[in-house]
Amino acid sequence: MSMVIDIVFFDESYWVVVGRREDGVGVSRQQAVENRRAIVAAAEKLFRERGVNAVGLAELMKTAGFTQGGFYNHFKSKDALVTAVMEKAMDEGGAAFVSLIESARSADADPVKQNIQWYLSPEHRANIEAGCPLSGFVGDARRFDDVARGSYAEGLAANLGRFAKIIEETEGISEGSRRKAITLFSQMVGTLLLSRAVAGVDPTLADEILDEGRRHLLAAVDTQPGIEPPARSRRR
Amino acid sequence: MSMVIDIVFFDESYWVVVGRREDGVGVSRQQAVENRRAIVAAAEKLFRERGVNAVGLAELMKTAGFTQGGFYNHFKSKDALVTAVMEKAMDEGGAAFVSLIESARSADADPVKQNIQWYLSPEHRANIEAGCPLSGFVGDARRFDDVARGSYAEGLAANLGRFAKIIEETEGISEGSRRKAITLFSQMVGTLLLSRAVAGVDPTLADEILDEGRRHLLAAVDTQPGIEPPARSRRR
DNA sequence: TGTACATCAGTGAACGCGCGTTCACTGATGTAC
DNA sequence: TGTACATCAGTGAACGCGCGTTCACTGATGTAC
Repeated sequence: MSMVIDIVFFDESYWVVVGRREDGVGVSRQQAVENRRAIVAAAEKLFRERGVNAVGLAELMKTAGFTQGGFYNHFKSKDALVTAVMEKAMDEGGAAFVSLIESARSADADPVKQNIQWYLSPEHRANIEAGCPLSGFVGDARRFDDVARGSYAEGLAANLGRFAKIIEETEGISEGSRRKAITLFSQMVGTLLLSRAVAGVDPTLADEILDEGRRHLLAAVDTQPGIEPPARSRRR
Repeated sequence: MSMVIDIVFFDESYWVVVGRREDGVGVSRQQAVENRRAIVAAAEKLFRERGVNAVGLAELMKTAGFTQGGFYNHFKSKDALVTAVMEKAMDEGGAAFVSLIESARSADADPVKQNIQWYLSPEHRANIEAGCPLSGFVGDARRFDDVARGSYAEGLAANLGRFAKIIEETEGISEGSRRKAITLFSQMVGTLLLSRAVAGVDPTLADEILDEGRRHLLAAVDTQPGIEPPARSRRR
């Protein structure tokens, strides 16, 4: 037999290797798993950009490098794909958060402030395809079916837990860390969403919102009532 | 001729009178304007609940009390309807804000706090059809066409301006009111959206987010750095 | 290790359906005189 | 005020199209012996 290796690029930092038989049939079990991954990856990108309803399965499968009919070898319906996309997005979002925090720590920077800096950067605002799924899907989540909405809620709960733990460790506080995580994260999401909503049509307003939110949040990390000074930061 | 008066109820507090000829033709110019209003009202409700793409024109026209073909007597395309919906939503959202502020003032309450109380109430969270359009459409606005996105951005800019003015008047400050309006409103939107996104599947988490955001924001009105004590509130 | 056969991830055409949009038609409204 | 006619907001059927889903088919992979 002979194989064809396709590298499907979504953009320069986001790609998937798709291997298939030249005649298109009889791929290995392992390759089938990879191909499924490629479909989910393409779907996540398209769903975030344009919304689930605006993306057809024919276009999706073509983007992922396959023909339309193969979809139902991997998913029992489009809803099942939405669920798979949510699960993947939440897993990867969690992993990205952990890795950002770790790299901030090893650079001896304040992880909470680093997180805010990244979250409210123009880069994150522009990169809806691979940015935080909690803000990427927050407007659509309500309209997904129960299973996908469950994944979203679990992802949010997990993220708030992780964020609270980081705040606790960074600032040396034992109380109020969850409350602080909720209020900080809510404002991060609101700022990013409002800025994104007008970025295409009123960039000045979009930047003002993003900059003001970032400034305010970085200050709030230190000054928010009931919060002691950071335990590990340069302020000691 | 004889007229039939239909009262189309969207819910008990939201309805439109639709008058039409019994035989369905030859309505007056004035009635045509009313009928157009009914179509936009039905569209706004359906678009907010389910998203623009998930609502077909046949269903929409039926909901508004008409047959499918009449749509194009009022709008040149579905996109044009989306634009009309955005303009209406932004106008009414602005009017609702002004009236809430005025009634707070005449009750000698702090208008900024009253606004936060209403915005982050379970009632507003549940009432996406007639709630604040800036949070209702924030996730979808990015995907609308240029004109509708322009309406959204104008509505946001106007709202921030109004909010800043109220903050200025209420708290007797001359500087930083716009910055405060932006940061308060961003957190209001973020809190409402996150709470809404999980309300159907994890009500406990949804309530925690809403309650915590409200508590934090009400405190922030008084304590946020650089803000003097209220000029017109009971604290004087 | 070799043979026989079931499995299953592909292909690509086809299905019915609902979409946005167009059309011919209707007849009271609105206007001109 | 009355008559003649153009206007236009309705109706309801039809258009082509793309949707999600199904299907028959293919043949290497994977398994049983």
